[in-house]
Amino acid sequence: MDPGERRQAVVEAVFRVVEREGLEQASLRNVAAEAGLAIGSVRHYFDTHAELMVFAMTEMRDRMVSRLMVHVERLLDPAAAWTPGGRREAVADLLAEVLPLDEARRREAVVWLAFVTAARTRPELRPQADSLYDGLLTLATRLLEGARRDGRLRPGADVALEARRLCALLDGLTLEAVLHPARLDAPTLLATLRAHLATLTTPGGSP
Amino acid sequence: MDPGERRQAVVEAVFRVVEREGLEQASLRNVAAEAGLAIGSVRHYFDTHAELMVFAMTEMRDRMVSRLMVHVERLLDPAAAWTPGGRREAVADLLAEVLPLDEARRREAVVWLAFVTAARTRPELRPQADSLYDGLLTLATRLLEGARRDGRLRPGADVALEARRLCALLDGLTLEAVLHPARLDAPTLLATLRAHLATLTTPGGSP
DNA sequence: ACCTTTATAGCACGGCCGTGCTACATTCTT
DNA sequence: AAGAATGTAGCACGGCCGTGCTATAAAGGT
Repeated sequence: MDPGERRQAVVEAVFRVVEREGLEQASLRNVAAEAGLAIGSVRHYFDTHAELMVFAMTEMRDRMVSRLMVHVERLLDPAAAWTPGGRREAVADLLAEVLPLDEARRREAVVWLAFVTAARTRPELRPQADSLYDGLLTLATRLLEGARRDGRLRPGADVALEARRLCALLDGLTLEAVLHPARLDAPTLLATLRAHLATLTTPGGSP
Repeated sequence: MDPGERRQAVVEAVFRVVEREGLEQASLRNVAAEAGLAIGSVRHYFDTHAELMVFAMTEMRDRMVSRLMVHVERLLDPAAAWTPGGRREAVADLLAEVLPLDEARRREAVVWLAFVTAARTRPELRPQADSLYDGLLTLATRLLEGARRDGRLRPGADVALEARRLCALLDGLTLEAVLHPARLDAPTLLATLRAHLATLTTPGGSP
């Protein structure tokens, strides 16, 4: 098996353990068992436990980023002829991609929350945690700047402040959906995001 | 020393360890050392480690609730003659109490985040976690209903949806302030909350 | 005075942890 | 075919963990 694939398989095992039992249970032993490998085999690909955790968190971040990039590139495509309403929809779809709207994204959000909270007391994870927050903040800022350029942004809005407010809403919704899935289902999440975006933009229809 | 005080002192030690090194380091040994006690002494007051954690989380919740209750009772005081603008301010102050605006509240928020995320995989902590979320949600709902009664709420607003949106913003701001204190200082937190409240209410001045 | 209850302290066991190290098998290179 | 490199597996050590249990001291009630 390709070394890269093995590492991916181990990381998948990490994600499953974290989702099922929490990050503190993601020991080398538990991860190896979950991956169907011996503990020594895992250590052949990752020298230390910390290295495995950093790699897993980086992988989680990369997957989130690349998922968002698909939407971003669609928005930046110069060949696409966007109507104002279409752009509005595309931005909403992009931001909805951050929310745990299906089981796959919910699992990713669980892992995200576990790692970023762990990063508070684990220096080796801090760079990834900061990168995740900074990435979301600059994405929100860019989107709002674009909206302002196109006249879709509500006049008088402070872009920097609104970007932070949007990030807080997304992070808060994700946190609550992860911790209280029975109280925040997918339609509710989406409706909340759309209501927020409606207050940010000029009153404009969908067309 | 009074048994109640001893338990409080141990809980304080738990909070300090959690803040400094994370919940996973809050072992009986570490907590006892932090409290200046022998491990057996701690166990005299708390039979098991799980019992100590549940008690500490309950204590954290009770403190948050009682801090908010001061503001709530002030709002409900029938003897107080409220101007619309005064109510607006009082509600903003109440909600600001949730945010980690000073060192004391930041420490409490760190502990909050540690416990509610841990509750996802620890059944014995779930009741407290759910109670915290439900409490905040019903508080937000009541406040918005009150605002609607007084005509301070923006017409056409969906109270249930706006309550959820407000909770998400508060939780998101708290999460981000805990994880990225350098990027979200107290004035920024306050400005974000006030901007959100401004979009929720009718355009009304401070008087 | 005595005795029961409460408080404080610590030992010892089994269990899980990360990791240094070695052993064996497989694959690749030459 | 021989040897090097790589993958897989597991043992063993020291460390921290929760907890059952015992020992000693202090307090309180009678």
